[in-house]
Amino acid sequence: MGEPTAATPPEPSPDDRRRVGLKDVARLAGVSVKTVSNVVNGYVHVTPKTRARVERAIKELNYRPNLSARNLRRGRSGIIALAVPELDIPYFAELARLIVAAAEEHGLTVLIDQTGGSRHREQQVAEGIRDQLIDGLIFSPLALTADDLSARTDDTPMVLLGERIHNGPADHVVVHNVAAAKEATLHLIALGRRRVAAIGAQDDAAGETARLRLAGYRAALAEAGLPFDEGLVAPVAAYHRADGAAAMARLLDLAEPPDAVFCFNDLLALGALRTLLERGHEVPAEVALAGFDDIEDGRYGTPTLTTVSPDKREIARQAVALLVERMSGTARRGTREIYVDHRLVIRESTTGRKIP
Amino acid sequence: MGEPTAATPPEPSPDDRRRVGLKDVARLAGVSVKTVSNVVNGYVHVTPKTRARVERAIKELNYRPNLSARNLRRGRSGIIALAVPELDIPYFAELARLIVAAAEEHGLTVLIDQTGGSRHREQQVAEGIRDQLIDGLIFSPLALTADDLSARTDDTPMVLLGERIHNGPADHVVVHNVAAAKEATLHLIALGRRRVAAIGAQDDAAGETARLRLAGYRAALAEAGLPFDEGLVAPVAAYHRADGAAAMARLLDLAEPPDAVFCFNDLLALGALRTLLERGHEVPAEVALAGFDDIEDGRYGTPTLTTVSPDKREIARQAVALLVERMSGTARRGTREIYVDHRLVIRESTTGRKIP
DNA sequence: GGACCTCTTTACAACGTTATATACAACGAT
DNA sequence: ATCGTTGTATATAACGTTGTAAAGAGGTCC
Repeated sequence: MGEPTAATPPEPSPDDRRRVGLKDVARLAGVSVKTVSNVVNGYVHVTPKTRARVERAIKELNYRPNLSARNLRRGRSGIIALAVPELDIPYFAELARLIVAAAEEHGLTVLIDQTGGSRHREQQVAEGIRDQLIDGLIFSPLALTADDLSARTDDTPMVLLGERIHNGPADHVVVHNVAAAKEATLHLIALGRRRVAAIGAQDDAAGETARLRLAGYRAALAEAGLPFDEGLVAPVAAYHRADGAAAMARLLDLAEPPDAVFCFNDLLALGALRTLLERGHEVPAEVALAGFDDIEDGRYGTPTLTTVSPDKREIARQAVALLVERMSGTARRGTREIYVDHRLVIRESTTGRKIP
Repeated sequence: MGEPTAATPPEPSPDDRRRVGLKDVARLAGVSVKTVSNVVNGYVHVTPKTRARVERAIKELNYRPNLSARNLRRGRSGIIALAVPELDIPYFAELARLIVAAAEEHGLTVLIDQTGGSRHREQQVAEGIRDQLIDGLIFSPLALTADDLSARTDDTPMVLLGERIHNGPADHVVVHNVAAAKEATLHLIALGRRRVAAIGAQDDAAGETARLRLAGYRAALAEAGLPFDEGLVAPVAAYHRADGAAAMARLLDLAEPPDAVFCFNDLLALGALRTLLERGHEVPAEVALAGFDDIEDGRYGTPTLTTVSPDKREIARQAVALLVERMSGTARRGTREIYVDHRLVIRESTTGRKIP
């Protein structure tokens, strides 16, 4: 027969060229795959000369290790998931930033799950929807109860954020909600206020945070010898600005409106603030206002917002540290509860403008 | 010898039992691995009886597919990366939420990279630090120039956000910056203001957004027949509240301070607003204020903030859609530029309180 | 009753990496 | 010389999954 014609079948079309792998690098450098692997992983016992040759080949072929293969072989992925209700709730956004940063220090990458606070989605997360891809999970549940979480069959290491599940089935990182809420309320009382309201109560089984902060609020009243008035406690459906605004409106419509309000988070407080200013009430002259979370927005509003500031950086660090410990299997048997510091940051919404 | 003592070596310690795989399920169900795989993947031609048996085995062993292995075999991971400067800048937080949601509709999971706006980190991202794990990248660069991005050797599909890189090497989704900035400025002029300042100019090579918005601002002045006064243009180092506050202070110290300010984003505007109120200036009576981005905070401050509202949901949708198209290889050759709608949202910071 | 379908199931070979165990070389110390 | 000892490189076998090709099982048609 004649020579093969122009139609050369085995020619790898320039388009579907496979991604380069260790094998290709090895061939070009004239060494074994394992040697290339060793170079890539910084294994010590490689001659400078071989190393140089391999590195040249790597650069020439623009080789990148295939992480899926590596993960498969190593049995872990270096990825942890962070599950939060919504990424654009400032508190969670700040937390997410810090957690991503903290994870990076451990060489971990963060994959985000947004539950929207929906029970179904949270159950999926707890049940390990992404199991076998992630090495661990940092989870801030909204709708799930302790029982839900105990029923979890997935054994991926998990750390819980928020104070929802005490004596739960997993490690968790929390702030001293009761103490912090009490401090904030006492601060309002110390200003001389006598009708101190609370915005943020929640009835449903999931509202553990609300319960704790309410307990702190009541403890403060008790300590100050003030009566507890059910009518001054405003329940909300969610912890957004709109809920705070609506709750504040209801409180202002009372026969005897409050002269101070402790909001269970800053978004509620900012909503309440908006209602107060809209209706022409002076803050703090007529009504003093305190929140919880110390989100960025509260630091720049007018007036600036007095708030309980949890040490978010520490929450992030501890959460990642606990998780890493679990993942490496060096953790103690039982579940651990880590309490993180907080401090009351006093700003204009309670003490008024500082004279410059 | 006697019988083996209590020390039974080959007993798989209850702790290090391997994760269950298809093989284990197959053995328990008495079928081949491939059949189990077929069931897991919803392959049609499986007898109800076998399917039931397999499903029972899956449940009994609590089997979860190993995503690393699946990804390796399938050649893709179903993960895309989103690289943004910081997750807690409200604009990016909102965008991230929408992108995560949009990605989910395509069955994709999002992995977050925080560049902090650092050139080095951005280069790593562009160079595919996570290549071979992610199928695609949505990237909002701050420090990188068009040249940087063109030099990219990684061929992971990429979509750029923000208006930084025109005629760049990748698809991108942008808003009509010039037109939008012009609209906002014209709105201020229409209020009767004559000394309209701008906050947010940037000198460095990377400040493309700033350049475009400045162009819009100048176009509006020109159209209205107002002189362009260099002194009314305040440069900033970054787009945070603090920068806006400082810039506003400088503007107020001018011999002839402005009676309106267009800020190149909402954070700058909120910072500026804070300075104005702090110094006792009425907004909008003395100084009218407009921003850009329509972040949540601006909707609840006092006064509420007039701003250019880009259709963020659409930005997210388009970005993911473009990326998916690229990833599936069905995209056209050249790079595409998608313009997304915006509208000017007029609020109290320019028109004052609406009488209820 | 055989040929020819279709439906169901299977064995086996990848995917790209790292761990294990081993071979080979070089070098001192006996 | 011989024996270790150490340092370097390799061949091979996994990791758990899915695609391919082909085998079995049952039926229908002439």
